Amino acid sequence: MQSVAMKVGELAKHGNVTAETVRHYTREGLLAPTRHPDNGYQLFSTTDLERLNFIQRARKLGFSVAEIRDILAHADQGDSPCPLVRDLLTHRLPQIRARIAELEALAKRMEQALESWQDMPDGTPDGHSLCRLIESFPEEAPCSQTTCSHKC
Amino acid sequence: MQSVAMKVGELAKHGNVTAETVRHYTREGLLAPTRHPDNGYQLFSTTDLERLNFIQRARKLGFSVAEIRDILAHADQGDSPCPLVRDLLTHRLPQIRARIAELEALAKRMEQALESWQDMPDGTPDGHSLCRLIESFPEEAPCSQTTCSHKC
DNA sequence: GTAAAACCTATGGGTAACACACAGGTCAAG
DNA sequence: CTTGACCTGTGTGTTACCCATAGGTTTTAC
Repeated sequence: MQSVAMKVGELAKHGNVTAETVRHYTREGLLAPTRHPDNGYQLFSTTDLERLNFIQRARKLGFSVAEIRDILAHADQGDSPCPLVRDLLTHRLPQIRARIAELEALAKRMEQALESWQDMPDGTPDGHSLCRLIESFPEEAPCSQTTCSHKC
Repeated sequence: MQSVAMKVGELAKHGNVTAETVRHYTREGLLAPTRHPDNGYQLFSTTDLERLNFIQRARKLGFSVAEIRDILAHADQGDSPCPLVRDLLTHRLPQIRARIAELEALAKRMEQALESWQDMPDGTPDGHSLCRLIESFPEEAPCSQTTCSHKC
């Protein structure tokens, strides 16, 4: 007979995450452990382990914890979460692509800057210039969206 | 004679950012406005506007607000921040490249998932499956670093 | 048999770069 | 003199956890 009830650390080990992560998912409502009547420890079943593995897969697909909570809630109610899943992924993908494009533009700016700085002196800041390296960098780019937004 | 002292909103307009952003930079020590003796309003000079433009350029190059604060502090002490600037950028660039690679791997996983789901039915969750779409996705990938880290 | 190591609990704070809401003071215009 | 637009400070929310604290529990070693 296998262990049928795991404590936080045990579930964490089996799921290859930290105990903190397990607690986090529990706080966020993705896992719902029972309690040991004597000491109040959280008890997880093998179903919870499957759930944890599911969460890991979903995270790897780019779903947020909140989205996974919704997906699991659907499934728990007997509804198929699959349409939701398809929908979320379809909407997320172009955002990821946009983020990649942003970062690539950033990397290009950084490379171009480093390159053009090769033959520039370091210079001491005077009243008008703080660091000519940075000040030599073009400003423009009217769309403030495409700069360094941290949105994904 | 040009306006020589601007309020938060005015500086924000000239710098093409929100007033909140100006306040944020001020809180973080990147800007040091004087105060109107009568009403306590923050007063910014044209030097602050140059500083704000400098910040915008640096942000576009991928520097964090904290890094820019350090750069500005160096410059304010008369030291050339340029070596620091070169150093920061040189270290940041490979991180950005790594982040791009991560996101591209994610995008590929998403595309592959959507593609392979084309001909899968939606199915209702039973005792063992929550959403076969996600569960059909391979787990492995022993390196937990390369999954969906949000580090940049 | 007991003491230390290892684990559990709950709570609260930190991360990055702002956005937003609130309560109240200030100022220009009608 | 009352709007409306702006200012002030403070505090909260975002994301997915990580870490610290203080104290209870369980396991292990001597």
